[in-house]
Amino acid sequence: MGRPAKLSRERLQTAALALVDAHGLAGLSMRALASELGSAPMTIYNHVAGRAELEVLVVEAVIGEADWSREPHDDWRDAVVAITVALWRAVRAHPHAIPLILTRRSRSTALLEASEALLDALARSGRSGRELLIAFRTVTGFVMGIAQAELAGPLSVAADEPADVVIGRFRALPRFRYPRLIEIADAAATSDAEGELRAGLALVIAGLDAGLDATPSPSRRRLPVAQ
Amino acid sequence: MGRPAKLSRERLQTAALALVDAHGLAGLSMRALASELGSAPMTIYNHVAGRAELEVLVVEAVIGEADWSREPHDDWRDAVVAITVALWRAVRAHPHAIPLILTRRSRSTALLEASEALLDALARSGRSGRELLIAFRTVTGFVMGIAQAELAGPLSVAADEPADVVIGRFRALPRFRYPRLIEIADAAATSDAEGELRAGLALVIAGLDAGLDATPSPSRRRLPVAQ
DNA sequence: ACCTGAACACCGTTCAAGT
DNA sequence: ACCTGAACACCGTTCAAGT
Repeated sequence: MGRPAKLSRERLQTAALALVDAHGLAGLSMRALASELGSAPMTIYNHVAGRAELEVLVVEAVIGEADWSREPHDDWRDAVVAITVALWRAVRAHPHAIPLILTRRSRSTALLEASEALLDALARSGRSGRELLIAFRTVTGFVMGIAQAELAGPLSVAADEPADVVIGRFRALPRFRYPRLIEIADAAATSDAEGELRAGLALVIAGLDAGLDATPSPSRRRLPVAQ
Repeated sequence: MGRPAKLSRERLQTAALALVDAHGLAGLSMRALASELGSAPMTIYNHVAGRAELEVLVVEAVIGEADWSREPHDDWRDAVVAITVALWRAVRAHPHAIPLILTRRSRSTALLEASEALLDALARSGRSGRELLIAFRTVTGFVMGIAQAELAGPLSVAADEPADVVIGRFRALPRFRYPRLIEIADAAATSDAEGELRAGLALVIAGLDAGLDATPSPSRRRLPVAQ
Protein backbone atom coordinates (compact mmCIF):
# COMPACT_ATOMS: atom_id res chain seq x y z
CA MET A 1 0.00 0.00 0.00
CA GLY A 2 1.50 3.36 -0.92
CA ARG A 3 2.16 4.58 2.59
CA PRO A 4 4.29 7.71 2.77
CA ALA A 5 7.09 6.37 4.87
CA LYS A 6 8.46 9.76 5.83
CA LEU A 7 7.44 10.83 9.29
CA SER A 8 7.28 14.44 10.36
CA ARG A 9 6.13 16.45 13.33
CA GLU A 10 3.23 17.66 11.30
CA ARG A 11 2.06 14.20 10.31
CA LEU A 12 2.36 13.10 13.91
CA GLN A 13 0.32 16.06 15.01
CA THR A 14 -2.65 15.53 12.71
CA ALA A 15 -2.63 11.78 13.19
CA ALA A 16 -2.53 12.17 16.96
CA LEU A 17 -5.44 14.59 16.98
CA ALA A 18 -7.38 12.29 14.67
CA LEU A 19 -6.80 9.41 17.08
CA VAL A 20 -8.01 11.46 20.03
CA ASP A 21 -11.07 12.63 18.15
CA ALA A 22 -11.95 9.15 16.98
CA HIS A 23 -11.18 7.02 20.01
CA GLY A 24 -10.83 9.35 22.94
CA LEU A 25 -7.80 10.07 25.02
CA ALA A 26 -7.27 6.42 25.77
CA GLY A 27 -6.93 5.83 22.04
CA LEU A 28 -3.80 7.93 21.90
CA SER A 29 -0.77 5.78 22.49
CA MET A 30 2.65 5.65 20.94
CA ARG A 31 1.91 2.21 19.61
CA ALA A 32 -1.49 3.04 18.16
CA LEU A 33 -0.13 6.18 16.58
CA ALA A 34 2.77 4.31 15.05
CA SER A 35 0.60 1.64 13.52
CA GLU A 36 -1.74 4.32 12.23
CA LEU A 37 1.21 5.85 10.42
CA GLY A 38 2.61 2.54 9.31
CA SER A 39 5.82 2.71 11.26
CA ALA A 40 7.37 1.29 14.39
CA PRO A 41 6.55 2.77 17.80
CA MET A 42 10.11 3.84 18.38
CA THR A 43 10.24 5.84 15.18
CA ILE A 44 8.08 8.45 16.83
CA TYR A 45 10.85 9.31 19.24
CA ASN A 46 12.87 10.63 16.38
CA HIS A 47 10.46 13.53 16.08
CA VAL A 48 9.13 13.99 19.57
CA ALA A 49 10.71 13.69 22.98
CA GLY A 50 7.97 11.52 24.43
CA ARG A 51 4.30 11.27 25.12
CA ALA A 52 4.14 14.61 26.92
CA GLU A 53 5.44 16.45 23.88
CA LEU A 54 3.02 14.56 21.70
CA GLU A 55 0.21 15.83 23.87
CA VAL A 56 1.38 19.40 23.53
CA LEU A 57 1.27 18.87 19.78
CA VAL A 58 -2.38 17.88 20.06
CA VAL A 59 -3.14 20.96 22.15
CA GLU A 60 -1.42 23.13 19.58
CA ALA A 61 -3.50 21.60 16.82
CA VAL A 62 -6.74 22.32 18.65
CA ILE A 63 -5.94 25.85 19.75
CA GLY A 64 -4.50 26.56 16.34
CA GLU A 65 -7.98 26.18 14.89
CA ALA A 66 -9.20 29.19 16.82
CA ASP A 67 -9.26 32.31 14.72
CA TRP A 68 -10.25 35.42 16.62
CA SER A 69 -8.55 38.15 14.65
CA ARG A 70 -10.87 38.41 11.70
CA GLU A 71 -11.48 42.05 12.40
CA PRO A 72 -10.27 44.35 15.14
CA HIS A 73 -12.77 45.58 17.70
CA ASP A 74 -12.98 49.11 18.96
CA ASP A 75 -14.71 48.06 22.14
CA TRP A 76 -12.62 45.89 24.44
CA ARG A 77 -15.76 43.94 25.36
CA ASP A 78 -16.28 42.87 21.78
CA ALA A 79 -12.67 41.81 21.57
CA VAL A 80 -12.98 39.71 24.74
CA VAL A 81 -16.09 38.04 23.38
CA ALA A 82 -14.49 37.36 20.00
CA ILE A 83 -11.39 35.77 21.48
CA THR A 84 -13.13 33.66 24.08
CA VAL A 85 -15.85 32.46 21.73
CA ALA A 86 -13.23 31.50 19.14
CA LEU A 87 -11.25 29.58 21.74
CA TRP A 88 -14.34 27.91 23.07
CA ARG A 89 -15.44 26.81 19.62
CA ALA A 90 -12.07 25.31 18.83
CA VAL A 91 -11.92 23.47 22.13
CA ARG A 92 -15.50 22.32 21.86
CA ALA A 93 -14.83 20.83 18.45
CA HIS A 94 -12.49 18.36 20.13
CA PRO A 95 -14.11 17.39 23.39
CA HIS A 96 -11.88 14.39 24.00
CA ALA A 97 -8.84 16.66 23.95
CA ILE A 98 -10.11 18.92 26.71
CA PRO A 99 -8.26 17.25 29.59
CA LEU A 100 -5.09 17.61 27.56
CA ILE A 101 -5.78 21.26 26.89
CA LEU A 102 -6.42 21.98 30.54
CA THR A 103 -3.27 20.21 31.49
CA ARG A 104 -0.73 21.05 28.82
CA ARG A 105 -1.81 24.46 27.67
CA SER A 106 0.95 26.39 29.37
CA ARG A 107 3.34 24.86 26.84
CA SER A 108 1.35 25.83 23.78
CA THR A 109 2.57 28.87 21.90
CA ALA A 110 -0.77 29.10 20.10
CA LEU A 111 -2.40 29.66 23.46
CA LEU A 112 0.24 32.17 24.47
CA GLU A 113 -0.74 34.12 21.40
CA ALA A 114 -4.41 34.00 22.33
CA SER A 115 -3.61 34.89 25.93
CA GLU A 116 -1.67 37.96 24.90
CA ALA A 117 -4.53 39.08 22.67
CA LEU A 118 -7.01 38.58 25.48
CA LEU A 119 -4.80 40.50 27.87
CA ASP A 120 -4.56 43.29 25.37
CA ALA A 121 -8.34 43.55 25.23
CA LEU A 122 -8.65 43.43 29.00
CA ALA A 123 -5.98 46.08 29.42
CA ARG A 124 -8.09 48.36 27.29
CA SER A 125 -10.71 48.22 30.05
CA GLY A 126 -8.25 50.25 32.05
CA ARG A 127 -6.63 47.52 34.10
CA SER A 128 -3.00 46.75 34.75
CA GLY A 129 -0.85 44.76 37.13
CA ARG A 130 -2.78 42.73 39.65
CA GLU A 131 -6.15 43.99 38.43
CA LEU A 132 -5.28 42.79 34.96
CA LEU A 133 -4.12 39.45 36.30
CA ILE A 134 -7.41 38.95 38.12
CA ALA A 135 -9.48 39.89 35.11
CA PHE A 136 -7.43 37.49 33.01
CA ARG A 137 -7.78 34.67 35.50
CA THR A 138 -11.49 35.27 35.74
CA VAL A 139 -12.17 35.21 32.02
CA THR A 140 -9.90 32.30 31.14
CA GLY A 141 -11.05 30.38 34.18
CA PHE A 142 -14.59 30.93 33.11
CA VAL A 143 -14.11 29.76 29.53
CA MET A 144 -12.07 26.71 30.40
CA GLY A 145 -14.40 25.87 33.25
CA ILE A 146 -17.46 26.12 31.07
CA ALA A 147 -15.95 24.03 28.31
CA GLN A 148 -14.98 21.42 30.85
CA ALA A 149 -18.25 21.59 32.75
CA GLU A 150 -20.21 20.91 29.65
CA LEU A 151 -18.17 17.83 29.02
CA ALA A 152 -18.02 16.36 32.47
CA GLY A 153 -20.05 18.44 34.87
CA PRO A 154 -23.26 17.44 36.62
CA LEU A 155 -25.18 18.52 33.54
CA SER A 156 -22.72 17.10 31.07
CA VAL A 157 -23.94 16.89 27.53
CA ALA A 158 -20.87 16.03 25.50
CA ALA A 159 -19.48 13.06 27.38
CA ASP A 160 -19.40 9.54 26.07
CA GLU A 161 -22.90 8.92 27.27
CA PRO A 162 -25.72 10.53 25.33
CA ALA A 163 -27.34 13.67 26.71
CA ASP A 164 -30.65 12.12 27.62
CA VAL A 165 -28.92 9.50 29.73
CA VAL A 166 -27.19 12.15 31.83
CA ILE A 167 -30.27 14.27 32.15
CA GLY A 168 -32.27 11.17 32.90
CA ARG A 169 -29.90 10.38 35.72
CA PHE A 170 -30.68 13.77 37.18
CA ARG A 171 -34.38 13.42 36.81
CA ALA A 172 -34.04 10.19 38.72
CA LEU A 173 -32.59 11.98 41.73
CA PRO A 174 -34.78 12.33 44.78
CA ARG A 175 -36.94 15.30 43.86
CA PHE A 176 -37.25 16.65 47.37
CA ARG A 177 -33.53 16.53 47.89
CA TYR A 178 -32.23 18.17 44.72
CA PRO A 179 -35.13 20.28 43.46
CA ARG A 180 -32.93 23.00 41.98
CA LEU A 181 -30.66 20.59 40.17
CA ILE A 182 -33.68 18.99 38.60
CA GLU A 183 -35.00 22.38 37.62
CA ILE A 184 -31.87 23.35 35.72
CA ALA A 185 -31.51 19.85 34.27
CA ASP A 186 -34.79 20.53 32.53
CA ALA A 187 -33.51 23.89 31.34
CA ALA A 188 -30.27 22.30 30.15
CA ALA A 189 -32.14 19.77 28.06
CA THR A 190 -33.51 22.46 25.78
CA SER A 191 -30.75 25.07 25.69
CA ASP A 192 -27.98 25.54 23.17
CA ALA A 193 -24.40 25.49 24.37
CA GLU A 194 -23.06 28.57 22.65
CA GLY A 195 -26.03 30.58 23.84
CA GLU A 196 -25.21 29.57 27.39
CA LEU A 197 -21.58 30.47 26.93
CA ARG A 198 -22.40 33.90 25.56
CA ALA A 199 -24.92 34.59 28.29
CA GLY A 200 -22.43 33.59 30.98
CA LEU A 201 -19.73 35.62 29.33
CA ALA A 202 -22.06 38.62 29.29
CA LEU A 203 -22.39 38.25 33.05
CA VAL A 204 -18.64 38.16 33.50
CA ILE A 205 -18.16 41.18 31.30
CA ALA A 206 -20.86 43.04 33.18
CA GLY A 207 -18.85 42.31 36.27
CA LEU A 208 -15.69 43.61 34.67
CA ASP A 209 -17.59 46.74 33.73
CA ALA A 210 -18.98 47.24 37.21
CA GLY A 211 -15.55 46.66 38.69
CA LEU A 212 -14.20 49.73 36.94
CA ASP A 213 -16.16 52.13 39.13
CA ALA A 214 -14.45 51.05 42.28
CA THR A 215 -10.94 50.26 41.21
CA PRO A 216 -8.42 53.05 41.54
CA SER A 217 -8.08 53.38 45.27
CA PRO A 218 -6.81 50.11 46.68
CA SER A 219 -8.44 50.40 50.07
CA ARG A 220 -12.22 50.66 50.01
CA ARG A 221 -14.58 49.12 47.52
CA ARG A 222 -18.26 48.68 47.02
CA LEU A 223 -18.04 45.07 45.95
CA PRO A 224 -18.40 42.03 48.20
CA VAL A 225 -14.70 41.46 48.40
CA ALA A 226 -12.94 39.22 50.84
CA GLN A 227 -11.78 40.44 54.20
CA MET B 1 3.73 -5.12 61.13
CA GLY B 2 0.23 -5.75 62.38
CA ARG B 3 -1.54 -4.96 59.15
CA PRO B 4 -5.32 -4.89 59.43
CA ALA B 5 -6.19 -7.42 56.78
CA LYS B 6 -9.80 -6.36 56.46
CA LEU B 7 -10.42 -4.17 53.46
CA SER B 8 -13.26 -1.70 53.22
CA ARG B 9 -14.45 1.02 50.88
CA GLU B 10 -13.43 3.57 53.42
CA ARG B 11 -9.90 2.27 53.78
CA LEU B 12 -9.60 2.16 50.02
CA GLN B 13 -10.79 5.74 49.81
CA THR B 14 -8.33 7.24 52.25
CA ALA B 15 -5.44 5.17 50.96
CA ALA B 16 -6.22 6.13 47.37
CA LEU B 17 -6.34 9.83 48.20
CA ALA B 18 -3.11 9.51 50.15
CA LEU B 19 -1.46 7.90 47.13
CA VAL B 20 -2.64 10.69 44.84
CA ASP B 21 -1.49 13.37 47.25
CA ALA B 22 1.89 11.78 47.71
CA HIS B 23 2.77 10.58 44.23
CA GLY B 24 0.41 12.30 41.86
CA LEU B 25 -2.25 10.80 39.66
CA ALA B 26 0.22 8.43 38.08
CA GLY B 27 0.87 7.02 41.54
CA LEU B 28 -2.67 5.75 41.81
CA SER B 29 -2.87 2.24 40.45
CA MET B 30 -4.69 -0.85 41.55
CA ARG B 31 -1.40 -2.55 42.18
CA ALA B 32 0.18 0.28 44.12
CA LEU B 33 -2.96 0.70 46.19
CA ALA B 34 -3.08 -2.99 46.95
CA SER B 35 0.50 -3.16 48.07
CA GLU B 36 -0.03 -0.05 50.15
CA LEU B 37 -2.84 -1.87 51.95
CA GLY B 38 -0.96 -5.13 52.16
CA SER B 39 -3.27 -7.15 49.97
CA ALA B 40 -3.43 -8.52 46.47
CA PRO B 41 -4.46 -6.26 43.56
CA MET B 42 -7.54 -8.32 42.85
CA THR B 43 -8.84 -7.95 46.36
CA ILE B 44 -9.76 -4.37 45.57
CA TYR B 45 -12.36 -5.54 43.11
CA ASN B 46 -14.33 -6.97 45.96
CA HIS B 47 -15.13 -3.46 47.14
CA VAL B 48 -15.05 -1.39 44.00
CA ALA B 49 -16.15 -2.07 40.44
CA GLY B 50 -12.92 -0.86 38.85
CA ARG B 51 -10.56 2.02 38.53
CA ALA B 52 -13.28 4.47 37.53
CA GLU B 53 -15.18 3.86 40.74
CA LEU B 54 -11.99 4.20 42.71
CA GLU B 55 -11.50 7.61 41.17
CA VAL B 56 -14.98 8.68 42.16
CA LEU B 57 -14.10 7.65 45.68
CA VAL B 58 -11.13 10.01 45.60
CA VAL B 59 -13.30 12.84 44.33
CA GLU B 60 -15.77 12.19 47.12
CA ALA B 61 -13.02 12.35 49.67
CA VAL B 62 -11.78 15.70 48.43
CA ILE B 63 -15.16 17.37 48.04
CA GLY B 64 -16.23 15.90 51.34
CA GLU B 65 -13.64 18.09 53.04
CA ALA B 66 -15.46 21.22 51.95
CA ASP B 67 -17.64 22.63 54.67
CA TRP B 68 -19.69 25.61 53.62
CA SER B 69 -22.63 25.43 55.95
CA ARG B 70 -21.10 26.79 59.11
CA GLU B 71 -23.65 29.54 59.32
CA PRO B 72 -26.50 30.50 57.00
CA HIS B 73 -26.22 33.72 55.06
CA ASP B 74 -29.01 36.22 54.64
CA ASP B 75 -27.49 37.67 51.53
CA TRP B 76 -27.26 35.27 48.59
CA ARG B 77 -23.94 36.82 47.63
CA ASP B 78 -22.40 35.82 50.92
CA ALA B 79 -23.75 32.31 50.49
CA VAL B 80 -22.26 32.04 47.00
CA VAL B 81 -18.91 33.21 48.30
CA ALA B 82 -18.98 30.82 51.24
CA ILE B 83 -19.79 27.78 49.12
CA THR B 84 -17.36 28.49 46.32
CA VAL B 85 -14.49 29.40 48.62
CA ALA B 86 -15.06 26.23 50.65
CA LEU B 87 -15.05 24.11 47.50
CA TRP B 88 -12.00 25.87 46.17
CA ARG B 89 -10.08 25.35 49.38
CA ALA B 90 -10.89 21.66 49.46
CA VAL B 91 -9.87 21.19 45.85
CA ARG B 92 -6.78 23.26 46.24
CA ALA B 93 -5.65 21.14 49.14
CA HIS B 94 -5.33 18.24 46.72
CA PRO B 95 -3.93 19.66 43.50
CA HIS B 96 -3.02 16.29 42.04
CA ALA B 97 -6.65 15.21 42.25
CA ILE B 98 -7.95 18.13 40.21
CA PRO B 99 -8.08 16.34 36.85
CA LEU B 100 -10.09 13.61 38.56
CA ILE B 101 -12.45 16.12 40.08
CA LEU B 102 -13.01 17.85 36.77
CA THR B 103 -13.63 14.55 35.12
CA ARG B 104 -15.57 12.47 37.62
CA ARG B 105 -17.46 15.05 39.59
CA SER B 106 -20.84 14.34 38.06
CA ARG B 107 -20.81 11.04 39.94
CA SER B 108 -20.02 12.51 43.33
CA THR B 109 -22.95 12.91 45.71
CA ALA B 110 -20.89 15.27 47.86
CA LEU B 111 -20.70 17.61 44.90
CA LEU B 112 -24.39 17.22 44.18
CA GLU B 113 -24.99 18.47 47.69
CA ALA B 114 -22.75 21.48 47.16
CA SER B 115 -24.33 22.16 43.77
CA GLU B 116 -27.80 22.18 45.23
CA ALA B 117 -26.69 24.59 47.95
CA LEU B 118 -25.09 26.86 45.39
CA LEU B 119 -28.22 26.77 43.25
CA ASP B 120 -30.26 27.66 46.25
CA ALA B 121 -28.16 30.73 46.87
CA LEU B 122 -28.28 31.74 43.21
CA ALA B 123 -32.03 31.26 43.10
CA ARG B 124 -32.30 33.80 45.88
CA SER B 125 -30.89 36.36 43.44
CA GLY B 126 -34.23 36.07 41.68
CA ARG B 127 -33.27 33.64 38.93
CA SER B 128 -34.97 30.48 37.75
CA GLY B 129 -34.95 28.16 34.76
CA ARG B 130 -32.46 29.06 32.09
CA GLU B 131 -31.28 32.16 33.93
CA LEU B 132 -30.49 30.01 36.93
CA LEU B 133 -28.72 27.47 34.75
CA ILE B 134 -26.53 30.16 33.25
CA ALA B 135 -25.67 31.67 36.60
CA PHE B 136 -24.81 28.20 37.89
CA ARG B 137 -22.65 27.38 34.88
CA THR B 138 -20.89 30.69 35.20
CA VAL B 139 -20.01 30.38 38.87
CA THR B 140 -19.03 26.69 38.83
CA GLY B 141 -17.16 27.15 35.58
CA PHE B 142 -15.30 30.02 37.12
CA VAL B 143 -14.28 28.18 40.28
CA MET B 144 -13.23 25.00 38.54
CA GLY B 145 -11.48 26.96 35.84
CA ILE B 146 -9.56 29.02 38.35
CA ALA B 147 -8.54 26.01 40.40
CA GLN B 148 -7.36 24.31 37.26
CA ALA B 149 -5.72 27.38 35.80
CA GLU B 150 -3.65 27.85 38.87
CA LEU B 151 -2.38 24.32 38.59
CA ALA B 152 -1.75 24.11 34.88
CA GLY B 153 -2.38 27.46 33.24
CA PRO B 154 0.14 29.77 31.70
CA LEU B 155 0.84 31.21 35.14
CA SER B 156 0.71 27.91 36.93
CA VAL B 157 2.05 27.96 40.45
CA ALA B 158 1.08 24.62 41.91
CA ALA B 159 2.36 22.18 39.30
CA ASP B 160 5.24 19.82 39.82
CA GLU B 161 7.69 22.50 38.89
CA PRO B 162 8.34 25.23 41.44
CA ALA B 163 6.69 28.62 40.95
CA ASP B 164 9.82 30.53 40.09
CA VAL B 165 10.60 28.12 37.28
CA VAL B 166 7.24 28.74 35.63
CA ILE B 167 7.41 32.45 36.13
CA GLY B 168 10.98 32.41 34.95
CA ARG B 169 9.87 30.70 31.77
CA PHE B 170 7.54 33.60 31.19
CA ARG B 171 10.10 36.22 31.87
CA ALA B 172 12.21 34.48 29.27
CA LEU B 173 9.60 35.02 26.59
CA PRO B 174 10.35 37.62 23.95
CA ARG B 175 9.42 40.81 25.71
CA PHE B 176 8.19 42.63 22.64
CA ARG B 177 5.93 39.75 21.69
CA TYR B 178 4.22 39.00 25.00
CA PRO B 179 4.48 42.19 27.00
CA ARG B 180 1.16 41.74 28.79
CA LEU B 181 1.87 38.15 29.76
CA ILE B 182 5.14 39.24 31.26
CA GLU B 183 3.39 42.06 33.09
CA ILE B 184 0.94 39.73 34.82
CA ALA B 185 3.60 37.11 35.41
CA ASP B 186 5.27 39.70 37.60
CA ALA B 187 1.98 40.37 39.36
CA ALA B 188 1.38 36.64 39.82
CA ALA B 189 4.74 36.20 41.50
CA THR B 190 3.70 38.32 44.45
CA SER B 191 -0.02 37.64 44.81
CA ASP B 192 -1.81 35.18 47.03
CA ALA B 193 -4.08 32.60 45.46
CA GLU B 194 -7.12 32.97 47.67
CA GLY B 195 -7.03 36.72 47.29
CA GLU B 196 -7.12 36.29 43.54
CA LEU B 197 -9.99 33.86 43.78
CA ARG B 198 -12.04 36.18 45.95
CA ALA B 199 -11.34 39.17 43.75
CA GLY B 200 -12.37 37.24 40.64
CA LEU B 201 -15.44 35.94 42.40
CA ALA B 202 -16.34 39.50 43.33
CA LEU B 203 -16.26 40.37 39.64
CA VAL B 204 -18.53 37.47 38.78
CA ILE B 205 -20.95 38.38 41.54
CA ALA B 206 -20.97 41.99 40.42
CA GLY B 207 -21.95 40.66 37.01
CA LEU B 208 -24.73 38.58 38.53
CA ASP B 209 -25.91 41.69 40.31
CA ALA B 210 -25.81 43.83 37.20
CA GLY B 211 -27.63 41.11 35.29
CA LEU B 212 -30.65 41.56 37.48
CA ASP B 213 -31.41 44.98 36.00
CA ALA B 214 -31.83 43.58 32.55
CA THR B 215 -33.87 40.48 33.34
CA PRO B 216 -36.89 40.42 31.09
CA SER B 217 -39.85 39.53 33.18
CA PRO B 218 -41.14 39.58 36.72
CA SER B 219 -38.01 39.53 38.80
CA ARG B 220 -36.78 43.02 38.11
CA ARG B 221 -35.50 44.45 41.30
CA ARG B 222 -32.87 46.79 42.49
CA LEU B 223 -31.27 45.25 45.53
CA PRO B 224 -29.11 47.33 47.75
CA VAL B 225 -25.57 46.41 46.92
CA ALA B 226 -23.69 44.58 49.63
CA GLN B 227 -23.08 46.81 52.62
C1' DA C 1 19.88 11.47 10.15
C1' DC C 2 16.42 8.42 10.47
C1' DC C 3 14.47 3.96 11.50
C1' DT C 4 13.61 -0.45 14.19
C1' DG C 5 13.02 -5.13 17.15
C1' DA C 6 13.62 -6.90 21.55
C1' DA C 7 13.27 -6.18 26.19
C1' DC C 8 11.98 -3.93 30.78
C1' DA C 9 8.97 -2.41 34.06
C1' DC C 10 4.78 -1.26 34.37
C1' DC C 11 -0.80 -1.02 33.61
C1' DG C 12 -6.31 -2.73 34.35
C1' DT C 13 -8.90 -6.62 34.27
C1' DT C 14 -10.64 -11.82 33.45
C1' DC C 15 -10.68 -16.20 35.14
C1' DA C 16 -10.40 -20.06 37.91
C1' DA C 17 -9.33 -21.36 42.34
C1' DG C 18 -8.98 -21.04 47.08
C1' DT C 19 -11.11 -20.03 52.39
C1' DA D 1 -18.56 -13.37 51.36
C1' DC D 2 -14.09 -12.35 50.80
C1' DC D 3 -9.56 -13.17 49.06
C1' DT D 4 -5.84 -14.45 45.58
C1' DG D 5 -2.13 -16.04 41.76
C1' DA D 6 -1.57 -16.60 37.05
C1' DA D 7 -2.43 -14.92 32.74
C1' DC D 8 -3.93 -11.60 28.92
C1' DA D 9 -3.63 -7.65 26.38
C1' DC D 10 -2.05 -3.61 26.80
C1' DC D 11 1.24 0.76 28.17
C1' DG D 12 5.88 4.26 27.69
C1' DT D 13 10.52 4.04 27.20
C1' DT D 14 15.74 2.23 27.07
C1' DC D 15 19.07 0.11 24.49
C1' DA D 16 21.63 -1.75 20.96
C1' DA D 17 21.55 -2.38 16.26
C1' DG D 18 20.63 -1.43 11.68
C1' DT D 19 20.52 1.99 7.01
